[in-house]
Amino acid sequence: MAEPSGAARDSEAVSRFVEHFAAQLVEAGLPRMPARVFAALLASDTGVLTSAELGERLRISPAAVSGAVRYLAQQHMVSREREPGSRRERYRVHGDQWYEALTNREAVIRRWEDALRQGVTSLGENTPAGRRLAETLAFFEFVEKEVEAMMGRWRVHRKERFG
Amino acid sequence: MAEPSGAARDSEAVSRFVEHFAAQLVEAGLPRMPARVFAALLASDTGVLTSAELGERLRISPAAVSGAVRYLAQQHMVSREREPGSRRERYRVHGDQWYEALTNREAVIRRWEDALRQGVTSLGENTPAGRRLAETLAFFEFVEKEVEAMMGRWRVHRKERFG
DNA sequence: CGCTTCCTTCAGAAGTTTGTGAAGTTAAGG
DNA sequence: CCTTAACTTCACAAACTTCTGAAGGAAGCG
Repeated sequence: MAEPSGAARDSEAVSRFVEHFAAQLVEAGLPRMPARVFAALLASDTGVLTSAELGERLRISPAAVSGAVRYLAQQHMVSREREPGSRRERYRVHGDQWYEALTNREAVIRRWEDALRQGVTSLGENTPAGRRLAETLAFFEFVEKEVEAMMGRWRVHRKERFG
Repeated sequence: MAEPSGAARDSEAVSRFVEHFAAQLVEAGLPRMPARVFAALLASDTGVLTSAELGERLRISPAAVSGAVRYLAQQHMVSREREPGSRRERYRVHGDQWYEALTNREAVIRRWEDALRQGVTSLGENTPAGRRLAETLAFFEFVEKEVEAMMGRWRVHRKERFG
């Protein structure tokens, strides 16, 4: 290596960031391994890592990588690509795609709305509780619309600032 | 009772809603007991229940109520009040206060931002990874501002529609 | 077509979280 | 000031998650 100590220092700095940021994500509700894998991808140069690289950097088994990646893919926080002509799979964090996923808790909100709607119906929309549920429902419907608009503004803002 | 079967049907309907809605909240990351307690409060007539009432409706021990309520109070999703001249504590879901708390993940976002800022610094703002982190950071800063504005619009909207 | 590489799935061990009963604390009421 | 009601805290038991090692596929390469 040309700069062994420099490289070592860097990879240690990366590791510190990875673990620290992952810890924050965990505190916000993300499972531990997905959080670590995600942070590792975020902190990688290209935003792409293979399963083996992830396992090595995080010191976890292939099985753990596999589970974490499946979780993240389901949440649309990473995408999986097959390197053509290789058995290696590559996992990518799409720079701008992942925080869209963050705000696209759409499926979750939909289910909340459904549950609330049923509640309003079954408790009666003129009962005090029914009215409370209806207001909550209205709030989510409002947020759903607003978030969509907000993401539009972000895309503009982003283009201006980052190209 | 004047309408035994009617009352029974109602409380069963309430219970069904409570458990169903709580399940959705759990799926979104809320711990089980806090979710159930919260749903029970939402579905109550006045939005206020005592510890004993919660324990009875949800069939859980006082200890479980205590733990759940502490959690919810920390998240500002309910507030606790002392009934004057009584040993009873009353827990209230504030109609409009709680979803403000939902969007006030402020503390969480702050910590994410801090971690990202450190990451940008320690990885170098001109490295590819540093730039990726910087963009993510910018996104959160953007969202933080936008959400504040959105909540302002909601309050207006809410007043128009619900008084 | 078989070998090799890489990933996934599965069963089980380890570790966490969660909820309870019991003891403890606070404060009203006599 | 003692009693009693209401909630909290603590230690432990039960339940659920999570991670690993081992076995099982798929897919390139010779």
